[in-house]
Amino acid sequence: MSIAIENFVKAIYKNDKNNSNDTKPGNIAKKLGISNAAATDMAKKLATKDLLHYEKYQELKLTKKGTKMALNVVRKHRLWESLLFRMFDMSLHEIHRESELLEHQTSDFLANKISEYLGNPKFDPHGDPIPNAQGEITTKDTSIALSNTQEGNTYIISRLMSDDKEFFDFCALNGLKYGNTIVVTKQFSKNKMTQILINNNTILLNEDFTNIIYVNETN
Amino acid sequence: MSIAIENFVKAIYKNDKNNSNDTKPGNIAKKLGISNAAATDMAKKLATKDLLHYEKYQELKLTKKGTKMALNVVRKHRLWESLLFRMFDMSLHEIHRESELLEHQTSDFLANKISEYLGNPKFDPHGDPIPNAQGEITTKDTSIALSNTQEGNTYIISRLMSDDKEFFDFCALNGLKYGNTIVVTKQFSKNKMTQILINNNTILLNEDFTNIIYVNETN
DNA sequence: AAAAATATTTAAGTAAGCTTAAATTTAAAG
DNA sequence: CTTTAAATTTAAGCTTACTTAAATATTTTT
Ligand SMILES: [Mn+2]
Ligand SMILES: [Mn+2]
Ligand SMILES: [Mn+2]
Ligand SMILES: [Mn+2]
Repeated sequence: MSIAIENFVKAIYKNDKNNSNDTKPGNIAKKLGISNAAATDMAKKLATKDLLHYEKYQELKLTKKGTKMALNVVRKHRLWESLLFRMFDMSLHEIHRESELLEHQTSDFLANKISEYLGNPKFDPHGDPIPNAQGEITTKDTSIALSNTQEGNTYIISRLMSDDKEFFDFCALNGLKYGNTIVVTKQFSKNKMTQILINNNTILLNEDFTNIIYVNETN
Repeated sequence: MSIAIENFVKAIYKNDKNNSNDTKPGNIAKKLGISNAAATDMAKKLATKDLLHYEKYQELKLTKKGTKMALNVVRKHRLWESLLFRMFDMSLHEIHRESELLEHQTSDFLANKISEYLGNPKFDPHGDPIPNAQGEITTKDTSIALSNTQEGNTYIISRLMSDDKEFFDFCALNGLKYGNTIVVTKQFSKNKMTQILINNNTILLNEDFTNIIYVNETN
């Protein structure tokens, strides 16, 4: 399958997972940087290939086959991120940028070699789960968004769900890193902001950030 | 530039290097598995982009810009081959196959990271030189084809110039490997065959093979 | 040097993956 | 409930990278 198709099914898959906005052509178009018309065309074409279900004006739904393809691409993306992160001195933003391209030129054979070399990791450097060779995600995600945490509790950062360089730069600057510990010192629920303590620094995050930073409670 | 264009200029570059057949659209078409008409079309298009000189019925000649692009792709190809060969248990044929794709999705930034990690190697696992970041090949090639060697002399294998799985399988089976030592026991010049001694085995090679196995004299 | 074979070029056409503009449908506001 | 706004779809058209078939040029053979 082509790069355009792989990116398309992946975008649908990820949009579904985040249940942010509904999975209609317009939203997928926005993510991929193409026109709404192009997204509609593509959706219709992929329906004939049994990769998704398409009904006029309705949400796009991946078929089993489409989901499998998306997970296969996601697996390769996250394996590359893991490899590049371990081997070279590259930032979260950089490994994502390179992996976005490499994911489409990677045989299953090579993906398995990478996985094996890394000890078949279950998570990538962002904390995102890596599907196995069968396209299954076997880990159970117990983490919650920082926006849903309890004042006074202590948490461990489990995922930074973003592709954005500015966000990663901010995280790097403030010690917001996979595995690090934070204390939620205050929830300003009305203004949707969260105050946290990390590395002895107090910082205030708005919901743009607290919705994409995921954490786990400490036992 | 597109994958098609990168593969095209690379094919011209490599055809020139091997000075086997002349660099006309038909021969390039054969290497790329496309029609002659497609190759002519592409050649004309690349001429408008100042990547090569095109004159009807004449040989294709890369411009400086075209050569630079080809060398940039070759660099990425050979760096990937070097990395995959070192890290994973992959054969010469396998690393070539994967690198043929990865070479087109690799930023200069990542290529430099790979190079640095490997200690800026000057040769890939086939013995082919790796252009530097400026697109220059600084090493001088003193090796000669096995077909041009002297009876009775001892040589060290320096290059296996092929992409072919069967050839590599044959090499692996018979110890024909970069850096290994051989003795040329007999040259059958009339029949264009060469008898060599390697690992205490005597084997007879025809010109298909003696033209792509390169060696250096032992001091 | 002419005929035959081969290679190259031109011409016409296709599929993928886009675009913009107009038409249609759905969702939101008043 | 009606009007307005927003999203989706359709229509028409473009570029890239190919194809096959026919025309033309070059090379080889006789
Ligand atoms: Mn990523
Ligand atoms: Mn991608
Ligand atoms: Mn190679
Ligand atoms: Mn290639």
